[in-house]
Amino acid sequence: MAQSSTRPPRAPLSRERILHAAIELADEEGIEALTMRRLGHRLGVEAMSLYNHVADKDDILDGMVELIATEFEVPTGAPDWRSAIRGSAISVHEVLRRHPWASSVMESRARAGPARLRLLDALIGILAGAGFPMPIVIRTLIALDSHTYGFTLQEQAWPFPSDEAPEMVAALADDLPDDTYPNVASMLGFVTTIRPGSLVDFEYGLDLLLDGLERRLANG
Amino acid sequence: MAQSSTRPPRAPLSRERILHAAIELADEEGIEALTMRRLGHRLGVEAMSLYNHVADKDDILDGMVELIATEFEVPTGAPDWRSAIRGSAISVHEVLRRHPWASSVMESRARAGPARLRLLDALIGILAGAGFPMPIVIRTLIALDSHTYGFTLQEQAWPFPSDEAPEMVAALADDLPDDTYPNVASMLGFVTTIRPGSLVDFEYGLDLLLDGLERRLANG
DNA sequence: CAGCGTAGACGTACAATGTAAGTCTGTCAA
DNA sequence: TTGACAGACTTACATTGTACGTCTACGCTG
Repeated sequence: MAQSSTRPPRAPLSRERILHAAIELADEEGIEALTMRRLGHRLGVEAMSLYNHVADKDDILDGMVELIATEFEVPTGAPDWRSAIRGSAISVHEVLRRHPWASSVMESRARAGPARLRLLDALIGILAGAGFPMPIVIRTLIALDSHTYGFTLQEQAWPFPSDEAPEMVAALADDLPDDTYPNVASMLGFVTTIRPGSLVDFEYGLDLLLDGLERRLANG
Repeated sequence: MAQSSTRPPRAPLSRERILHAAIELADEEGIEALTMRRLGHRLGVEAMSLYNHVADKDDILDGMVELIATEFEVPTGAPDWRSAIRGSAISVHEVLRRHPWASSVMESRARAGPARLRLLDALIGILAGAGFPMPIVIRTLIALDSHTYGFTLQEQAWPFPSDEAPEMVAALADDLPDDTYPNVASMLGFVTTIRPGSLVDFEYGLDLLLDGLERRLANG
């Protein structure tokens, strides 16, 4: 009975809480900061206690990806296939931007959970309904995903972290042996003259793809 | 003098040899097998000896990427901008396929070495010469890279390692709660009927992008 | 020729990681 | 009251990158 007063309130650990904490941790400090010990610490618990609720670290990563995937917007009631696809891709890109670790982790994890399947199912339905034959539907979805994930990964590896571009571009330009790469040099020169970030434009490539698709649909 | 006979032929280590061995190792056993100890072992040397020739493991990864990048084909003398860009993208994709670790490593390393700069310089020249204004040139190159790297990454994370697709697709289909994702189910059903791998088609998305580009150039 | 500086190898050691295996403890049913 | 069990903790180990110190043979200098 003496001990009952010293008992700290037992933490009600659970898979859900672990996954949410893991996402928070990865969002705030990067995916490389997500270690079992730090994750446990954040939950007021030792690392090994986590294993009572998740199988291993891979299981945590899978769970995180699945949770993130529920943020993807599944297109419903868009006026036409093009705006449905377009909106969906933009939504995925925005989610991936909110969770910078997500694109690379998702890319390395082949098996899709319910959330991704739901989106995939909707997209197949939209494209098939628009008249695309199944082989084209598949290739198209692969191409769209390539652009979405590839773009986001590039965006994150970008040397300039969003706003402070001018100085960094100038630094890059200084490093460059000018005469050897004249076109790169003039490109960097151009970049310094414009608003930072305005060139990193997800929708540009997306619209190129959609234009190409539209043309193929028109030509049968 | 008794010792001189026991002296083993001293290994002539060098940065070059280390990088080539690292690429071999990563090609054969995957990037996660590339550890300093294993790399040293392959060269008949202790791990720490490598540090006499490279700064650290990151330096090795940078060097590997740069070496791989020399395999990229720089377009010269193509009849028109479209085939030049197309050939270049295809060449990059093929190199990345030969070195499965390369796409993810390259993606995580922002600073480009001479080999990548040379290619970039040529591509800028080609697009600018074709009449694209600089902002479009930049966005276009980003979109092309997104497709190239994004596609290759997906291709590698693919559940079916190239040829033995049918069984794996069937297994996937069995796992699937059929009525919940009818479109995914019918897509999988379709996939089993065709030659494996024929849907994983880098050039499909590439041509979509190029079609879109061509149209933009025509419409000013 | 003697000696000695240095390049480049080796060996040891440490901190951080994931996780296997065992232990302790509070709660609830019988 | 007891005793089973869920779920926490503790300990321990292999693997990683790499800091730091040592050893040895080669080539230059006196």
